[in-house]
Amino acid sequence: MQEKPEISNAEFEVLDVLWDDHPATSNDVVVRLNDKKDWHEKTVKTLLGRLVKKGVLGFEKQQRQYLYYPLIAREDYTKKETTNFVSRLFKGKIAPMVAGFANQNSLSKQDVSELKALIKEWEQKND
Amino acid sequence: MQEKPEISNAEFEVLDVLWDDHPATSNDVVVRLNDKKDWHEKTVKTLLGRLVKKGVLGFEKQQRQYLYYPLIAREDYTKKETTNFVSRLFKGKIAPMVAGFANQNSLSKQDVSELKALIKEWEQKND
DNA sequence: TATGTTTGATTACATTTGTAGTCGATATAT
DNA sequence: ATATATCGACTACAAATGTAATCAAACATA
Repeated sequence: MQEKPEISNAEFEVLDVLWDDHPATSNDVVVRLNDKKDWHEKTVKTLLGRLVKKGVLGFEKQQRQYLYYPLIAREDYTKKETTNFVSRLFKGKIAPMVAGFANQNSLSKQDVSELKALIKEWEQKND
Repeated sequence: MQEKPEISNAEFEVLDVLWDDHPATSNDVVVRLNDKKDWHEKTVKTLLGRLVKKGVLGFEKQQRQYLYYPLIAREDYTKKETTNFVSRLFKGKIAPMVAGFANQNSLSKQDVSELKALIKEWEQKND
């Protein structure tokens, strides 16, 4: 039905805490967001509602409250967004993006070994 | 002055062609965008104006027309956006983002060799 | 039971964004 | 010189977004 569930920045934050742990009541979400964001409870409720309307969240009633949960997987979302991002900003080429990142942030030894592992895996698959 | 020049998607397209080649008149931009986008000339002009107001573009008058040019470098912008993106979607870890990308798109042999080159460079610098 | 509390639903409202249209001044063509 | 095309400035306007407040129903409390 919904083609592209456009998720706004604020909505994303809400979705993010639900990805971390769900189902959760709106209040759970409010509480967990308090760490990161300084949002009014009403604001969070609004965002939850919008995400439901967009088909991004589902819920079940538990007595009078709702238990919310994501309808889309974090991995699916991040993969799609990443493809999009790389295509828009880097003409679809991943290496320049990594280069820019590495040049702006410091790569940890672990980052590098993870990247090497990825490459090794790729090479085993394609040769 | 302007803290974070929030650049919208549509605005980005305009900025993008100016990064490719500048300075350029509004009409140059309109023409070059015709390939990609199906935007009315007036729309493009509006976007140019908004980018100027946001401090993202500058211009010089050439007789009656303006010659626009970017005030921020593509590299600076993409680096910042990338850091942001990776931090939001991947808790700041680059490897998972590359993994997701690789898993969604096909990495070319060249992508891989570029990544390897990056890593080699990193290793030479940090050991 | 009367009252305050909590929940989701609905409404609010300024700002940003997408997507142009109008206007006044200038440049160009006849 | 006059009509017209063009340019940037300003205006328009609906949808999305950020950020809540209000309202009605259900609960909990005194």
